[in-house]
Amino acid sequence: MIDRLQFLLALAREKHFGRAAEACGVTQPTLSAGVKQLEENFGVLLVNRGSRFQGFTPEGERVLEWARRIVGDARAMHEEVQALRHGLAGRLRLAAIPTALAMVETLTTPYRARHPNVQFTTYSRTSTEILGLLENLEVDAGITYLDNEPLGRVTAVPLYTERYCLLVAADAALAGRERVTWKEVAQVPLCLLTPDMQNRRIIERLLRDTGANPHITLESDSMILLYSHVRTRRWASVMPSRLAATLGLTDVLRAIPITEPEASHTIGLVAPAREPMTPLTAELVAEARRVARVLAD
Amino acid sequence: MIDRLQFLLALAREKHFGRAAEACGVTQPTLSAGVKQLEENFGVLLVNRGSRFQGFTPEGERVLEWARRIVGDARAMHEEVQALRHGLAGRLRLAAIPTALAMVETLTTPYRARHPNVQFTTYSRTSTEILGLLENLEVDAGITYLDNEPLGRVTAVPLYTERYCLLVAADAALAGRERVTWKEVAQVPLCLLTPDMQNRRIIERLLRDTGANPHITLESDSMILLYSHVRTRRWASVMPSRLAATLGLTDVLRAIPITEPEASHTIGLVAPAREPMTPLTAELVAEARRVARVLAD
DNA sequence: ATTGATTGATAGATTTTGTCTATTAAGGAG
DNA sequence: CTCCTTAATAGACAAAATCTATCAATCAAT
Repeated sequence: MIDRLQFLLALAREKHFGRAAEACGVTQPTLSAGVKQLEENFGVLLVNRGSRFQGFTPEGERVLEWARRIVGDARAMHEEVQALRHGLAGRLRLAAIPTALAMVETLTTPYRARHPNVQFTTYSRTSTEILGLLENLEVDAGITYLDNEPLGRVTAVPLYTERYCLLVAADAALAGRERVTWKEVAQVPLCLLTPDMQNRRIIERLLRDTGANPHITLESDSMILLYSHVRTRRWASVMPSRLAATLGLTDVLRAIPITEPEASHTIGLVAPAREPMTPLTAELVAEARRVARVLAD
Repeated sequence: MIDRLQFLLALAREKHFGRAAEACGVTQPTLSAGVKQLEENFGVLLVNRGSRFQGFTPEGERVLEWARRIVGDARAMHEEVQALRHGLAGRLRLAAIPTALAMVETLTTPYRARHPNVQFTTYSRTSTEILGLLENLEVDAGITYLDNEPLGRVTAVPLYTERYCLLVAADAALAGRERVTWKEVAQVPLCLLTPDMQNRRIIERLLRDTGANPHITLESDSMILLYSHVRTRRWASVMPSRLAATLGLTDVLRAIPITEPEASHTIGLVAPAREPMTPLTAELVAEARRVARVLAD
């Protein structure tokens, strides 16, 4: 039964019988049969199909919701029993927005100190992707914006507030300033994330709101690429202050706070709102609350 | 997987491999193998066994807790999909304390008017048994005391307040009185429920608190037996006023409120605290809230 | 101690279920 | 119209679940 429900979850995220089957490690006929068997159990069609996957029926959507819960609980049960046996152990899967990647360490380092047998996998994803991954139990927790898009059924722990600064070489035009305005920043050619990233959209919105037409000379979905460019001192960027400091960019470049308006966004940990949480996730949430106290401005 | 968890639930309530197997409709070796398979999955012994069942290990207790949840969710899922298909249909299993049996009708009658395809099974049980049945998902809801024993993880809806009166024939000694005291009642030979019932314990406590030694001439766990005796007018009893009225006893006998102290206890509907509830149970809770408004003193 | 009854584990046979490969049917795109 | 993608179907095979029968351990009563 539970494996059938997992088939259904895979189908929901892959929207394709073949790929869903592959994701489950079975062949396509097996997955088809599994779904069909669920449908026979319920006496209701769950999936609309022509010659291809066409989404779920209303009943299918409901079953899907239950499947998420039941499969999640089954995993949590397993994890909890293992924790009773060997202490906290296993793999914690995280997803973080690129601008938060550098601060994941502030969670994982103390976590690992407490629980040396826990391993981590961290994905760099957009904020909307993170919510999708959480929804489908593909990650245990995410680090993303808490105050923008609707979060859905999650537990959220605010971690820190993102404020923005302009990063320029010491010999650049604005380098001497104590603070700059978004209008001034809009005149500088910048390295930024790609437009599918919320951070980029936030910054671009702030720039455009001044009436200017910003020059995004270079964009990437990879922070390391932006970092390596900016570090040469030949490129400028706008980054969250904390991120620039963590990366050591403030040693090499001038980091000038941007005002008018003074924009800020809250970044935090989000985990599926399930009661009880898996032991690994519960411990991560606890760690996040501790870290939040340390980071508090 | 889910059927294995059901094996475990059966074992928890039967405390006996053979009977648990029978309850699940499988043979004893099958159930044994199922439990063993769970144990191999988790890599941990779940059940302590010598040559007989000796309870669960700590890990077993945890798995049991999850099993209740997961099995409950699986049933709720099924019920919900069926409700989408055929409207609300199925069987609602209730358990009520004997003194509340006569008022179950005030819930089931309007429920059935709204949802003609729902069937009912009602068990007469003690208040502690009811909590056990709820815990193990053997009933969907119970009707019992809300203000005495700890209820556990349940949703409770108060329905009415139980107040006590003395039922005697019109020619009996106290029959002319507007009210009587517990001390006076303690002198009258009574028909009451058996001592495993909370109602009996409540009444006996009130009688003994006066310093008297009450005469319980006849006791039974069956309300219908008490009813048939009391109706002859040759026996007296103490009952909740509302119950006596519902049974029509107040037409035949004098029902005299008992004071000093004026004792009262709240009776209500209890359902497992799960989110979301099964559609049938959710509707019952809604009905209970409506009925409570009507019954409100 | 010995016996009988109870309880759960084990062995082996049988049936059921699940999964795979290969193929077919149905749409959609060019 | 033809090609390509996608999911369903058929048939073979393997894995599993479950059953019957039996055994071993324990406990109680003699």
